[in-house]
Amino acid sequence: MPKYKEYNVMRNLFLTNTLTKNKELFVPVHEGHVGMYVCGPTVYGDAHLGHARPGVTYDVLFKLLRHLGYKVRYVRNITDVGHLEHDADEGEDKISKKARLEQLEPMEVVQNYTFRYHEAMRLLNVAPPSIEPRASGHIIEQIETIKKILEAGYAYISNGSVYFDVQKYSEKYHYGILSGRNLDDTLEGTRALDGQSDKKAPYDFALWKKAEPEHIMHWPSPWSEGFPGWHLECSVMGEKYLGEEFDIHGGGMDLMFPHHECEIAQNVAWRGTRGVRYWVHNNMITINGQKMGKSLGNFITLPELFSGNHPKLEKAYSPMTVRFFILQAHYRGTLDFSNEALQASEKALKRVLQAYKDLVALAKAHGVILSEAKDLPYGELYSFIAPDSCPADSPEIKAIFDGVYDALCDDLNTPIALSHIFEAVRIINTAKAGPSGAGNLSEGDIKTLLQIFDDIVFGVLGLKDESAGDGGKSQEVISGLMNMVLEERAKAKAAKDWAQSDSIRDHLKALGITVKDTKDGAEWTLE
RNA sequence: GGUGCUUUGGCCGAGCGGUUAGGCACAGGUCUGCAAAACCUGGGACAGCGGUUCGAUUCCGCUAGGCACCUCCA
Repeated sequence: MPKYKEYNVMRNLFLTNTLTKNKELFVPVHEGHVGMYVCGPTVYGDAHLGHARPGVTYDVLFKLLRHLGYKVRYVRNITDVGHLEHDADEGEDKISKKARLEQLEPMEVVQNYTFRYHEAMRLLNVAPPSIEPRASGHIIEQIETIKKILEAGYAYISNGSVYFDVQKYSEKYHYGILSGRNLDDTLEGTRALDGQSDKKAPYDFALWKKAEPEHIMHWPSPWSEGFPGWHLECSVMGEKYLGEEFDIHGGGMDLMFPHHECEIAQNVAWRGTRGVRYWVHNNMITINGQKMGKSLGNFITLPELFSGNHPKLEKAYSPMTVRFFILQAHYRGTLDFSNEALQASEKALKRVLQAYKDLVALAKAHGVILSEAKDLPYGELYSFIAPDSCPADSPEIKAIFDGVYDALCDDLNTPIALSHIFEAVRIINTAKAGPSGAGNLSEGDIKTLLQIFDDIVFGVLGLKDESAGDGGKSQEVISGLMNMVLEERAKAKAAKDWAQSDSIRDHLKALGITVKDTKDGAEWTLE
């Protein structure tokens, strides 16, 4: 296996490249630096569970790359110019339609849903990208690019709109290189939509679209008052912020064709390069085996998921439960939503977080020096010990350490990484129950375990203890009160007054506090 | 119709030509006043039919089911 060791990059990373359909060793264009572009949301409605998948997936990739030592520029766009709709609302874009219905300015809708999207991502502990460009802020760049494509001869003007000439492009290049189809395939199922008579061929796509009178989002251009085609924005903004040739482009599999295919065609037509080295695509979240999506009307929004306010939800699921749920499947496979699956994730996550608390207590009890608090705001680079050195003494723990990194570096295999984490959980629980309180764990073992949690569980996988968030004083008070109550209960128990001790326990249970009696006394957990 | 993917135990979900995925659920045990937690043990799976192979859940073919894209979509 080749070893890529530049710029302190400590592990080889392999990614499945949709362009070649192979798992490839990741080698960046510029040593030590990574440029990554991911298609963000169209902000015309609340983000749903499906949006959480790329959010979390590329967040993990972003954090892993940084953890491995790369300097990463992560660009994720906001589409606020709207796409054409295919039905009766043809010619009117999604955003302006919504605006009309709600009597709002289009930018008001954009602002609102952008904010809500950010909030949902924040709750999911998804770090903000380095740059979050908006399509509406790059109209000029898009117009300039259209000019270049026209000059190159791969586009034509028709009735105020500009279309990409796929036929012409195909004479020299392969339109369909990414999605693995040829022109005939593309033609095969293409519907003859009304009002497309401006195009020379059905598979041509718009670079600039003349706005109909009722269309309220439009900009001046050399061809008409209108708006840019959807595929153009990603080509243009990717190039602007990451250069003509950059490393990674991510997005949902449903965007592979035509969106990403068109991006490649545009890039080749105007800058002579496909523009992207590694195409990474996440699969869909399904519900009853079917893709969850706006157009199918079978989606659950993230706010609904977090509040439990949806007929398909048996209860509310916390953002971290959702994140864990996504992490338990590989990003390239579909993931099926069900209450049962979410609840399984919820319990599993709880077990991991409890093990970490026990580990910290265990480390303190044994005088293992903890690294300074890593309570950094999301998106900050956490400190880390080199992923290629492990201070553990126990071969079992070394195996976990390596297993976790091997899994993550093998095309982001988070489910395997988690399976190793559960091995660590088992070891911690066993050690805790052991006679000395730490079993056979050495200082190096404990440090390694702590590091795995800090760097991987919390750092790269981005999980966190949501209950620990509200901080300081109230926690202190609750803790004091709980000690008092449990002391009373201990007295009752000592007097074998079971009625009293059970009554206290039941009352606490009703408040969401679970009491566990151990041989060292009572423990409690909230919620 | 075209193209591609997929089918794993009660559920979710990895993986691989021969060796335990993991989680949740379930059963038994240890611990315990009871309970919870934890730990130990356990059962059960690779859609069906053929083929390649010393050996296939893993490769190939066929059959059946499911899905995605071809139109906005994460």
